[in-house]
Amino acid sequence: MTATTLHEPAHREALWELESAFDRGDLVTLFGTCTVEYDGRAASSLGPGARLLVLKPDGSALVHTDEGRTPVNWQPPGSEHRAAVRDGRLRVRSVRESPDETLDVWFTAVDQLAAYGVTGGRAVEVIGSEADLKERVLEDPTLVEEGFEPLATERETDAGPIDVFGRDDAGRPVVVELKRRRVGPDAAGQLARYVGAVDREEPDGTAVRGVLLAPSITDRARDLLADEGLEHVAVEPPTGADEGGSGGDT
Amino acid sequence: MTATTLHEPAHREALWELESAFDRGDLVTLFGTCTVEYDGRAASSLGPGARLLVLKPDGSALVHTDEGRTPVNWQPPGSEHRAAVRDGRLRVRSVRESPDETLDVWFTAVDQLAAYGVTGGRAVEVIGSEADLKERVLEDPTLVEEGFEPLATERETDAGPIDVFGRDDAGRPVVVELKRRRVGPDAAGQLARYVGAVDREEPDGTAVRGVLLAPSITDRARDLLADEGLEHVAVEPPTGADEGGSGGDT
DNA sequence: GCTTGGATGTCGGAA
DNA sequence: TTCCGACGTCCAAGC
Repeated sequence: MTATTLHEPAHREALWELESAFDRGDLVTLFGTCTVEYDGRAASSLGPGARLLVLKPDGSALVHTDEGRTPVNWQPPGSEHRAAVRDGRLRVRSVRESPDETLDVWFTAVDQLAAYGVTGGRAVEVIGSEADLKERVLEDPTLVEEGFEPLATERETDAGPIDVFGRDDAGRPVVVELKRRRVGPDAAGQLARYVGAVDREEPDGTAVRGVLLAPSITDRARDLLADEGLEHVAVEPPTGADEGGSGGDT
Repeated sequence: MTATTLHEPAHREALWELESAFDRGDLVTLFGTCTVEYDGRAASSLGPGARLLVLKPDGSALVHTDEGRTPVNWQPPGSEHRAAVRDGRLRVRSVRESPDETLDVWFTAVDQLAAYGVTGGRAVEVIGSEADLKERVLEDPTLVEEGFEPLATERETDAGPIDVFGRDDAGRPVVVELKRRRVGPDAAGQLARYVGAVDREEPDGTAVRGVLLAPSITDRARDLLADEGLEHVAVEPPTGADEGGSGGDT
């Protein structure tokens, strides 16, 4: 695997290496002292400091400080990286269009530049998403309640697709909204919109029930559900220890 | 500035350097072939491939592939990094509690390890946030409508804080929800909840108006507003070119 | 391209 | 700590 490294390169050296790394489609990291300017959906300015700049061949750019999971500045995939020397500083610019956004990283000093030849590995597989919760409900509808019969998933309504639609043992339509973790007012509102939409679609006076299936619920959300005549049903939160199930083709 | 680099280190070498880098509070990057296992709020598994691992002294861990702004796996700040050699592989483990989460990165080969001595630089300042929009409205209430009089910001209700609360020229209470960009159904629902809360608080039959102040609105959201008897008022979206304004104390 | 809703969202503020 | 909403959210899927 290719890994080119420059220690404390002069700006010109860094520039040449950057340009060839961009050509090769390498993943590049730059560590050094820099300021950062962003202008686009918002605008921001970042004073001088030591930071790690990551430039990906897909156009992503990340500026990381020594703190935080989130980059302090960035550019999304699809951007284009360029480098130049201006005013005695190394400027790395990442630009994208629609929306027009520009990220400029101005290095006064580069401590290290590394270029890595990368080829994509396998994709990540995540367990415990909302999709997994849906599987569980379809396999065991009593998670919603005894006698619940699922009829459709992603059933379309005016308000958007319903996670699981079915009927209870009395034949009443039930809208089930799934959430993989503790829910707040937004989820209650979402369920209310779906129930309202189905209500309008079935104007024969049939009462439509709404069930929010989630591990737990905040007080405010509970009040909202009560106001709307909707229900919360607790479900075991997804644990990583969950079996993915046999026959799990993608 | 300190920048230690190891090229294709043996696992033991990498291990020693990692441990001293953790002690020094360095920012560490590792590039090499690895698999990744995560278990916590969800669980995930990532097959072998070339990736960049970033370990921050605040406990953050990021696993980046050659694509995407978002790390393929990560651990938030507050986690603890440890390294070990097991089964002929280098294991970098990052653990946090509440919630219990573990990230394991198993390197079969390390191409490069770098440790950087970092001290935080100046903070970033972002222009064009929702707070800026609120400033604009307070400076020029006619953005909402002619005769609108702001009375309070962040006014508390059962449903949460209202961005701007005021009265129209007829003395009717107005709930204003601000959004810095195009809004969807969620924002309409949010406004509806606030208006409902104020309605209940003022049970003297006064009609409470609700205004969603945003650059634009989706069709579905518009329908929702109409159903609820609420209004959308268009406002110029914030541009990065906006003047921060004089007297801008924090 | 726009819209919609999920996410191991993350982050910050307030109670 | 939990709750709540903003975010340059990012991201994929559907249209």
